[in-house]
Amino acid sequence: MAALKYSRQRESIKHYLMTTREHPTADAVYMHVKKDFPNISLGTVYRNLNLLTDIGEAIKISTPNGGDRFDGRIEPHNHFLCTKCGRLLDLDLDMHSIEEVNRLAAENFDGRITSSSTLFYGECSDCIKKS
Amino acid sequence: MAALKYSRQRESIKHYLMTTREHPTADAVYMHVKKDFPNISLGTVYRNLNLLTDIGEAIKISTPNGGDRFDGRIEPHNHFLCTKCGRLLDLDLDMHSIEEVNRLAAENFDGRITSSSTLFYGECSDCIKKS
DNA sequence: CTAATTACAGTAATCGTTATCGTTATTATT
DNA sequence: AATAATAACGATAACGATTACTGTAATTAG
Repeated sequence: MAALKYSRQRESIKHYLMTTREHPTADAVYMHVKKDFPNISLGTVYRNLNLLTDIGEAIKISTPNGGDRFDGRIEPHNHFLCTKCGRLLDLDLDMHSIEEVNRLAAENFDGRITSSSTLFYGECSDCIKKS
Repeated sequence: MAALKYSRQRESIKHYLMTTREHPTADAVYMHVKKDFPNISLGTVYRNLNLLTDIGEAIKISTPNGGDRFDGRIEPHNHFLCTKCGRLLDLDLDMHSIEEVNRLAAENFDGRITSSSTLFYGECSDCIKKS
């Protein structure tokens, strides 16, 4: 039940997620779509971000500090968190590597592994330059 | 400055983290140490968990749902989150594999990678049995 | 075109976590 | 061992992120 019904707000949120290279927080998404929908509610943003995540059209990324980040790139990939400036960046391993990691993990694990996500830590190039 | 001063509460928290195989939330740690320190405060638990994390004697793990988890195992290792029951389990890859993943990642990434943590998703053996 | 239902905006509530503050425990000094 | 200095405590308030509620508006079905 509960058929999905079109909404311009959700479309706008999805479009932003799919076109930005940032990994925005819910609040950052809110700020952005506010330009097109000046009186959109933050609750609407959260509801739709979770909805998109549930139906597999977005990904939610949790990091050790700050709120969750959202990503419109749904194919398996990894992320890098700069421990200096806090920026979250994409970090791509080729598909074969990801599958290989999952396979290695499955070897000694008693359960079914369907996916994985690696979070790398370190210093981004910008922060290295500054120091 | 701010020399670290011994406290029985912190010792108890650390001992629990080091002996349990669970990956407890702050609240779960609180419930446990309450047995020995009936009027310990939740704030004290948080303060010490963060302190232990800061000085490298514990690890904080963020997952897409619920609060952060804490782990007294500080050597690099990975985790598995069961998407059915929500349990967080250890998942060990041998050290060589972890280093290999970091090396592969560094190859095409413009920055310095110091560590990584992979979160695997799937169904744990208990949940597979039940279905 | 009307009815049914989902989504909305606005707001209150909740949850996890951090900060504040006066008191207690630990450590350093005499 | 007594005292002084200071870090840690317990209690509670404050906070930020997220979710739940409610009456209204938009979308879809008949």
